[in-house]
Amino acid sequence: SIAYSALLNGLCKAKRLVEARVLFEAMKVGDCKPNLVSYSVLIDCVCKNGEVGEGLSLLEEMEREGLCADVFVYSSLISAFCGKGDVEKGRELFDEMSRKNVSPNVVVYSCLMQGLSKSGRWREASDMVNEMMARGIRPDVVTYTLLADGLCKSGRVEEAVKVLDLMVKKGEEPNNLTYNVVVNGLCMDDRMDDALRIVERMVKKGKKPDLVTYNTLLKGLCGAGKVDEAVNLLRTLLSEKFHLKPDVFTFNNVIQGLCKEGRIRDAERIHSTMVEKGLVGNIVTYNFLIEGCLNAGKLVKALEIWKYAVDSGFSPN
RNA sequence: UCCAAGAGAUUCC
Repeated sequence: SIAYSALLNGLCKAKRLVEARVLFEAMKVGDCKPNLVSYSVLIDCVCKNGEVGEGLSLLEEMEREGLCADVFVYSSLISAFCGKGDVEKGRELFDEMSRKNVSPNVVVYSCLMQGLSKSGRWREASDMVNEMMARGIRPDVVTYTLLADGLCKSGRVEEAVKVLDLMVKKGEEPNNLTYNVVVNGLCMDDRMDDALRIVERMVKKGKKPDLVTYNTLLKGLCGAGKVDEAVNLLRTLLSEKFHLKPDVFTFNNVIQGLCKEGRIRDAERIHSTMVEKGLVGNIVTYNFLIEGCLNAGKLVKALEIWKYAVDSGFSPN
């Protein structure tokens, strides 16, 4: 059953859900019955595939089979419900799990916090941190990153910046994701200078800005009307000796910035560079370009791009 | 007894 579960996990992580289900059914009729981990893997998989209802059915099924769901199973389900904005169902599962004497851990709290933050309920999310500490569960770097992100996205960037100090005081070092969250918050708040100061701070702490950091800064620069600076930064990222490879987000951010200013020719040039680099763009790329053309009154060009996108295999959304 | 499988966070319309 352990080997089967490992294989099941591989299939699930590779998004080969059909084969995963076949394997799971084979386990049921064979000698190696699905165990707790098998159910955990499959539940997580169907949930990530958007089928949370089936996740719940599998939970019932495993209980009928005499298996007790553990904190892994519950965190997959809670994460799925919270992820789609249904915090109430997440809490219900949290209570159900408590009734069954399964103790929550830091991951379960993270899932709930994310759900609360997504619904703009940052105050409840930050209460969660206190609640978990009161229960002897130590917040980790993910907890603080979620807290900072929730605060940023509720327009409380200043408090998010303070989380960086708070967590250090509590013995947790911010990592790249934590810094990126705060940099993004500051960029969205049009505070590029402060965002750059956070980047400096992360470098001082020995963390290397990664592609997400740069993508975030590019978006921030464009949003602050510094599109040319964004283009220059993109050039740096594209240089041979630079250690990171720009991705579709990188290009899209700059393309969006140029399109917003009506600089369609420049946006197209950037798009060409992207294609030369072997990146095909995605539906968002083409939406930016088409929207830019339309706003600039370039209907023919917009249709050309539409056709190009469709011919490249994209379905207009 | 030991060893092996599973869950949470950041950037684009």
